[in-house]
Amino acid sequence: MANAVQSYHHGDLRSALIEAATARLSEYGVDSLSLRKLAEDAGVSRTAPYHHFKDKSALLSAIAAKGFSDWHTAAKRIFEQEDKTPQARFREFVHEYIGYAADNPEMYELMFGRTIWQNQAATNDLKDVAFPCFQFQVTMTRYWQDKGLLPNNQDALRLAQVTWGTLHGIARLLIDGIYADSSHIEEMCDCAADLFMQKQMDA
Amino acid sequence: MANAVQSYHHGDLRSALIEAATARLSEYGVDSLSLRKLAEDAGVSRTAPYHHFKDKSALLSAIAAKGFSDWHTAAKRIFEQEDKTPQARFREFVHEYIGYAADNPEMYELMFGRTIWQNQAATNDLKDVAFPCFQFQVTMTRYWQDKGLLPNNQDALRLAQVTWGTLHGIARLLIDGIYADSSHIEEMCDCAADLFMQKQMDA
DNA sequence: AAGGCTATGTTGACAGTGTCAAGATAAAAC
DNA sequence: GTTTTATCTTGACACTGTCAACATAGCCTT
Repeated sequence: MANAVQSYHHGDLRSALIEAATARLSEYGVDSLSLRKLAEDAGVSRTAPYHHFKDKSALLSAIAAKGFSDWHTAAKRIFEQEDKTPQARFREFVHEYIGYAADNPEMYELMFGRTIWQNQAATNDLKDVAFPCFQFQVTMTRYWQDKGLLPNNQDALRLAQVTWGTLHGIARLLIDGIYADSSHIEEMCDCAADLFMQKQMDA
Repeated sequence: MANAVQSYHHGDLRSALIEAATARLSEYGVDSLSLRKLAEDAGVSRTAPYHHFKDKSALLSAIAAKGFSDWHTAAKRIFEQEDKTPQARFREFVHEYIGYAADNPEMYELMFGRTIWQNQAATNDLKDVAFPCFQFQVTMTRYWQDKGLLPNNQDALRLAQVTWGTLHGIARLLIDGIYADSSHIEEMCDCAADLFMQKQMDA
């Protein structure tokens, strides 16, 4: 980036675009993300990006794909800590999920927002990374059901949809500025975790 | 609308804009909502709307305000059915909430999405209608706690945030196209309701 | 009733946006 | 060394929100 020599061919424009876009995304949000600005930042003309991405949506998908990959790794790390009880890991997962969203609001918005998913705009590349990530949520749910943490009388898929829905909903209400006061995030996480595990803890 | 005579002054442009925008919103989504098109539809020049709304965001806020007002009314109607048990009303509320979102996805997106709430873009008029609507969620939660439907060992505000978060999250995952298969909505609603009431039902 | 104020409407203009088409250049393949 | 292919360029189009300056018409006051 620093020693970029001005030549006709950029060399690795694709990576440069993704990198610049990711940086700009975190700082200014997805709305202020324009292909033209990105191209200019990369020292390239307006339409150059079109040789690497079908359209703007494809660029966004590529960024989101990286996000899913990272999150999947993080989730697995939490889930597979063998030195902690399943209960502790569950609680930690809830906190980490909301924490990730709160710390990377624009990335979260991109990954789980309509921009990408609506109108079948999602790339196949994106789906290949995102679906296993969604699937992992079901896997974890089934495990927690087996361990007696979550109710066993519910279909795992259904239950996963609801628990994930809860985390997603809280995350979005925080990110989108409806829960303006973000000072009670931890309490909300604990409340959610308690709610899911209530019967099991009392029994 | 039909007998609109072409005169210099429209007569009731404000209402006409809101009406046209609401219709266009439901059909084509918030993204394809442009002030210029709306103005054209109303038979008026591009900048005429600016005499009735500070900017585009203000128009959207006005539309959302109507949505909140309507939803608040609907919620109260469900909550105050005295011929049904609190439990039945709770379950019905869950279904109605998700149902409203699924039936009016673009309106829901507008009401509870970042477009309006981020960056303090929300009008005071909007807040005046929306906040009581949010508050009502807490009121209901407290009532259901009193009736022993929801756990009593949780702070009402916190619990309201989590239960609403769940509904919101499911709604958004459906609307945004992540839960692509919307054929199991009712089951998801029941699963969520069961989850919240699990201890109380067993006890 | 005459004049002025104000609400509301108009055109013109500017700075943006995504994206297509057609041509230029360099690197890679034959 | 020539041809193909990947990459990058400029030009253009149709949009967008919004500001400034001007025009019209209805209302309010005198």
